[in-house]
Amino acid sequence: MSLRHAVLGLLSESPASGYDLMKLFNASLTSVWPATQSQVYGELNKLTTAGLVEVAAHGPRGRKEYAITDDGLAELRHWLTEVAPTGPQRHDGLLRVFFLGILTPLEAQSYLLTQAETAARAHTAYEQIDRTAEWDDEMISVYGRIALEYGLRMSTTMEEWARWAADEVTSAKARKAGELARAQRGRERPEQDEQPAGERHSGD
Amino acid sequence: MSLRHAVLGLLSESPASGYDLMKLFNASLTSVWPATQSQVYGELNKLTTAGLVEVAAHGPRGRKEYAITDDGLAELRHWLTEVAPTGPQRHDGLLRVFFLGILTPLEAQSYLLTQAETAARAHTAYEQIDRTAEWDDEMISVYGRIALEYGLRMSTTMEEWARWAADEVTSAKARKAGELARAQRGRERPEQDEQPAGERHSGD
DNA sequence: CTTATCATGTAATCCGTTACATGATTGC
DNA sequence: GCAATCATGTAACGGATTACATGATAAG
Repeated sequence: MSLRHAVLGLLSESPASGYDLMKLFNASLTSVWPATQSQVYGELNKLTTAGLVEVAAHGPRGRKEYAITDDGLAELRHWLTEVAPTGPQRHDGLLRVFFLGILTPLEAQSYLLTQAETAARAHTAYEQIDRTAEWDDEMISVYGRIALEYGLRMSTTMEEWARWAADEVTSAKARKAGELARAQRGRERPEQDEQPAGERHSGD
Repeated sequence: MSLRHAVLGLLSESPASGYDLMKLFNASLTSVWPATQSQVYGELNKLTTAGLVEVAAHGPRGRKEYAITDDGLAELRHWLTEVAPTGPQRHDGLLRVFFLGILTPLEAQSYLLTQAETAARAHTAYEQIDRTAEWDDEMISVYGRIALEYGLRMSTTMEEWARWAADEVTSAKARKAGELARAQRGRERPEQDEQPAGERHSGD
């Protein structure tokens, strides 16, 4: 139910039209709560019916400027203080990690290093925003800066983790090669030292 | 479209029934790709129609044991190697941060410190898993360990960030109080005692 | 024989995505 | 006049959530 609260939150800063809100979503909330135009207009109508926002002014081209109501502000406060956040839920990049075992170690490493680069690029983008934005001492921007810092720290951790993980794959490969060598020495029917591409791991 | 790939991924490790898969989802994939029972059973039927999995055996109580097909494995490999991950998209905990300005600084701090505690508890839970799980040297568990490390590192970063953020709120409050005092005195008198614990790292 | 577990499914509803449709006003 | 921008909406589709429905079998 958080699209509703994202809209209420933006309107708590200043009145805006659906069109304005879309710009705000794309400018500042893309990475935490993306929304499409359909969604925003639909939600504004629902919020109006529920009495949490109201049309404060009509402008040219059928523009409707929405403002948050007292009920809306109460709902926003309630959400901020009483409703427990759930945290990020789905992460398809990490989901893939669980299944990297079906790839060759080299392919798996390549995947992890790509992840590292993606994180590094994200970090650079956040730094860019940090430099570009004017961080005046207003309360509003204190929290904007805090959210940005989250992005900066998370992308750093992500990159470090991915590089470490790629390295772990190397170590594991080495360990496995060692085991194979030992097994070869111990038995009479040695196998090839490289596994082609179709090796299954059903022997557990 | 990643539910499909989560199911394929689990079936690539061993054949399983829908019931088994649900246990696996709840045991190991809850935090990266949660799925409900309806979804899993529905997806298995779709996957069977698409020829990516097949019913390998029938058991008691109408149990259907599914196995991944060659086409399914090819699809899984394709997804792992060719399809770019999108990363986590929605984060309602961070979304709230953007709107903490409508709360009092104390309420905002309380929110951030609760986030820190949640992260700390998550970290402890991951450590518990780390200690409990048997990390044999199989390839499968290499990647399980890597995914767990992600959780460990991210929860640490999250906790540190939240504590830092709570601190920032204090500094901002202090700055604002300072401004008010200066405005009251009505004269210019620059002071240098502020900024208690605010170590910056993106040196500007 | 009764309960817990195993096992599969359907229906309703909501949320999110993509695409389509339409029109008013401003600036050149 | 024409293009860019401003501005709002609807329709179709698929994914996710919740609730409901049903029954078989193993264990006590």
